[in-house]
Amino acid sequence: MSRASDRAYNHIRSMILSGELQPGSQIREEKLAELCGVSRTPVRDSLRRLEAEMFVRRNDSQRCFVADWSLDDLEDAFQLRAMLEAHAAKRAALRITRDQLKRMRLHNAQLKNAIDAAHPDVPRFIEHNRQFHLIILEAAASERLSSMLLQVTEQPVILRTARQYDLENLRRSHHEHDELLIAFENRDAEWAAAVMTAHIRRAFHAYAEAHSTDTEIGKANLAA
Amino acid sequence: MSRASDRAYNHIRSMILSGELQPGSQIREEKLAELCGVSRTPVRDSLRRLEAEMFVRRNDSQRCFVADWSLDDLEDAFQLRAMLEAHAAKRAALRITRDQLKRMRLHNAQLKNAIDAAHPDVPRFIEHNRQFHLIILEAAASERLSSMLLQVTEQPVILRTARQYDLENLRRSHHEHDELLIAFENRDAEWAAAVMTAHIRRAFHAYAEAHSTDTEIGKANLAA
DNA sequence: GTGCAGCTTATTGTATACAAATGCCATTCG
DNA sequence: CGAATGGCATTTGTATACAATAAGCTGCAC
Repeated sequence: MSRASDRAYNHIRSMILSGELQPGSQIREEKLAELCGVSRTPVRDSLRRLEAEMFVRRNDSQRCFVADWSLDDLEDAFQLRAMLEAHAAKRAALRITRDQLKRMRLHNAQLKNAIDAAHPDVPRFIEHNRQFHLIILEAAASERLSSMLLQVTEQPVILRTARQYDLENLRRSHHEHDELLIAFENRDAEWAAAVMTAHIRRAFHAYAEAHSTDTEIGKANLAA
Repeated sequence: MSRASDRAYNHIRSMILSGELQPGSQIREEKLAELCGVSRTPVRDSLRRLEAEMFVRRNDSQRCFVADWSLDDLEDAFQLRAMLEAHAAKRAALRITRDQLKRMRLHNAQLKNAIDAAHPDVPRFIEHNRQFHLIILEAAASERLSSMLLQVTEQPVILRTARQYDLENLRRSHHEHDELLIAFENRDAEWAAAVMTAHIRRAFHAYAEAHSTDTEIGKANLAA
C-alpha cells in the first residue's frame, strides 16, 4: 500500500493500542499529522479506516475520539466473537486441509513452548495463538466472516487481554486448541463449534476475573 | 454530515445499487468525481466508506472495483445474516419495551397493507420490513451487532431480493413477523431466535428459487 | 448572576496541483 | 515468435491553500 498513509495508519493504531492516545480523548487531524510526520490527507484516510474498525468514533460534528468501551461493551464483543468463531470452526471442520491442520499443530506446539520455557514469552504466545485462529478463518473460507471477526478481535482491550492471563489460563488455551484439532481431524463440525464457544467464553471470564482482581489490587493500593 | 462528501457517497452507492455501475467494473476516482460534481477528495472519502461496507473492493494496487458477489457469497451472507439476526432476536426478546413492540406491530400492519392493496406496493413493503427489523436491532442494544448486520443486509443483491418475491412469500414474511411478535411478548428468547432463523433462511431459499426461475426464463427467451 | 448574541478561534471539508506508482503498449533481443 | 524491457499514459497518493462549519469566549442586556 501507500507509504505515508500506511505509516500514519500503523502509527495511530499503535498509539491507540499502547494507550498513548487515551480512550475517550479527542484526536485532531493536524495534531496526528504532526505526530506521524505526514500531511492531513493520509491522516484523514487512516481515520476513516480506524473508524470502520471501531478504533475511532466520530461525534455529530465529525470530531474524532479514541473509542472507549465499557465492560458491558467488552462482554458484548466477546459474545459476538464466540458466536462468529464457533461458526468459523463449524465451516472449517468441513473444509480444512491436511496442510492447514499441520500448520495449526505447529503453531500450537510453539505457543506451548513460549510459555513452558524458563522465561515465559507471552507476546510470542499471542502471536502463535493469532496465527492458529487465522488458519481456522482461512479454512472457513468466508471473506465476510473474516472481516467481521477482525472487528471483534482487534479491539484494544481484547488485544491486551491475553497479557492479563496467568500461565495456567494460557496452558488451558493450549489444551483447548488440542481438542479443537482433534475435532477438526474427525471433521466433527458441531464438536469443533462447541469447543470453540467454550474456548472464547472461558477467555472472557478469565479476563473479567483478572480485571476485577486488578481492581481489587488497585483499591488495596489506594487504601494502603 | 458534510455536503459534498455525502452527496458523493449517496450518489455512488445508488449507482451501484441500481446497477448503473456494473459489478466487477473498475471505478476511477476522477470519473466518479465528474459524475458527482465534486472533486476527488470527497470521492476518495466515499470510496473508503463503501469499501468498509463491502460495496467496493480494491485490488493490490489500490484500483477500485464494484463488488461482485457469486451465488456462494450470497448464501454465505445469508447464513451470517441468519445467525446475527437470530442473535439480535434473542437479545431483543429480553430487553424489548412495550413501545418498541407497539411500533413493530404498526410496521407489520402497514407492510401487510402494502401488499394486500389492489395495487401491491412492494417498495413500501420493503421499507416497513426494514423498520421492523431495525426496531429489533434497537432493542438488541449492541452497537457492534448493528454495524455487523448492516454489512450483510445492505448488500446490493440482498436489497434487490425482496423485489423478486412473489406476493405469497411476502405474506409469509408478514406471518413470521406475527409469530416473532408473540415470542417477544412472551419474552421467549429461544423461540424468537428460532423463528428469526427460519425467517431469514426461508427468505434466502425464496430468493434462490426466484433466481433460478429467472435464469430459466432468461434461457427460454434466448431460445425463443 | 444568568443567558444569549455575536465574534473569534479551532477544526474539519474541499479543491487543486503536483508527485509517485501502476499498467499498457511497443519495441527489441533472444 | 515469445518474453523481457523501456518509456508513455493513466490512475492513485500527498501536500497545501482556502472555505465552511462548529466550538468557545467575551461582553452585553436583563
